[in-house]
Amino acid sequence: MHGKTSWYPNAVSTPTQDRTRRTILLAAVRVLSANRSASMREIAEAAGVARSTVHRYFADRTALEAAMTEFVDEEYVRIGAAARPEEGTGIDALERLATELFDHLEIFGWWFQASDEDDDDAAADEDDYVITRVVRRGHEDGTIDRELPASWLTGLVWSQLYSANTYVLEGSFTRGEVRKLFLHSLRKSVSA
Amino acid sequence: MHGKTSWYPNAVSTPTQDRTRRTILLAAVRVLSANRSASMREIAEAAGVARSTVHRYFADRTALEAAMTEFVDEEYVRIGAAARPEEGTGIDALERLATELFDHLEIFGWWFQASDEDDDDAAADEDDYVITRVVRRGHEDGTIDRELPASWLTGLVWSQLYSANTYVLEGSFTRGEVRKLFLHSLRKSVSA
DNA sequence: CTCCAATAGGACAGATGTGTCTTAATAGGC
DNA sequence: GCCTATTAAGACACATCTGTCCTATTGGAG
Repeated sequence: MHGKTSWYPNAVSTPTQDRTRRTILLAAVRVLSANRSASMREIAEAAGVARSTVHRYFADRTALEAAMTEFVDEEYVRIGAAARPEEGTGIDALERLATELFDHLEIFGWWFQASDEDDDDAAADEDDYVITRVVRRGHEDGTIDRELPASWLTGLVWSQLYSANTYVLEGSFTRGEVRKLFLHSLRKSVSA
Repeated sequence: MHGKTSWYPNAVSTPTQDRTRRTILLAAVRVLSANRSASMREIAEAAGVARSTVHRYFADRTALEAAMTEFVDEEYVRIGAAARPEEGTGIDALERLATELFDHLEIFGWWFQASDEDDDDAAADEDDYVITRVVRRGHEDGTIDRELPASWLTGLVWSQLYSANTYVLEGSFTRGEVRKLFLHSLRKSVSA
């Protein structure tokens, strides 16, 4: 009832706490990406931590899931920025961004499972500005199909990422081969 | 313990039983498509039926989910056949098929939730022959991009269907508008 | 080495879901 | 209109998950 992680108002978290917290979050992303309704016990085991420890860092399941969403959101923005979205033509930037997202897909499995009714903060129906901005730029410089709205293309990129992810997991092709297929398909569907 | 639905070996199901069974299956598809871990009570309520009745038709949750998968499989084959997949060029047939699937998306929401480890019968990693056959024909007649394997394109079609579905639910565009966007994007990404 | 922060491990009560069963009511076919 | 098939309603035991709490143990920083 006191706050989020620590027991004093505005307390500073120790390096040990940070490390444990991050370990739990990563395990939670891993486990819940595969099975939306995995139990807290399973998450704790995956993190190599006692169940009571998980509950000490995250009061209840809702808090854990909110923290996960926040965590993945931050990673997303970070990865998006690393793709230099303002550089080159719109479609080139989008391809660079898509490549970067593809190479970090483990992180985003959680979004594919999250049902959009979880977040207490109103980030649920939030627009995807990372992709949207690049697409708009492509619309303006004429490298991205103007008949396809930015919001539609956002969904298209994510759905093809999802498809690529499951295709990798299926195992018939290497990650590199799938990336090539993915980028090939994506470029064709979005280019003007 | 006696069989699937009836209490005597090879017993014939009455019209009443058929109707009730179908009602439950449809409700289950509807409810579980939205929430993979909905309770049996919720399913029964959605079907307008007592929980005990559900359990009489489907011994346990596993049996119900297996029956759902079988049901959706059959619908899929039926819808696929209705699209006349052997008519015209490969890409035209694929577009016709995609249109037909788009117009019956409520049925397939269950597949988007099913985790692939459910089916006792080995239909889990089964190939999608309905789409695959059309794609192969398109590969041969040169109307579908030969650089993209049939199995990849199968996943691509389904992921774009999923995307289109959520886009419709989002509500910014009408079903007809989304269908147009969907077909436009799909044709571009798969055509040679 | 010492001391305090952090964890493991487990007990506990409450809630919820599941599958089985029984009984009374209802509906449909003949 | 009767008789049987089918259902509704709910009790029941069992299992699982959850959140809280407590105690002994570990580990790390100074």
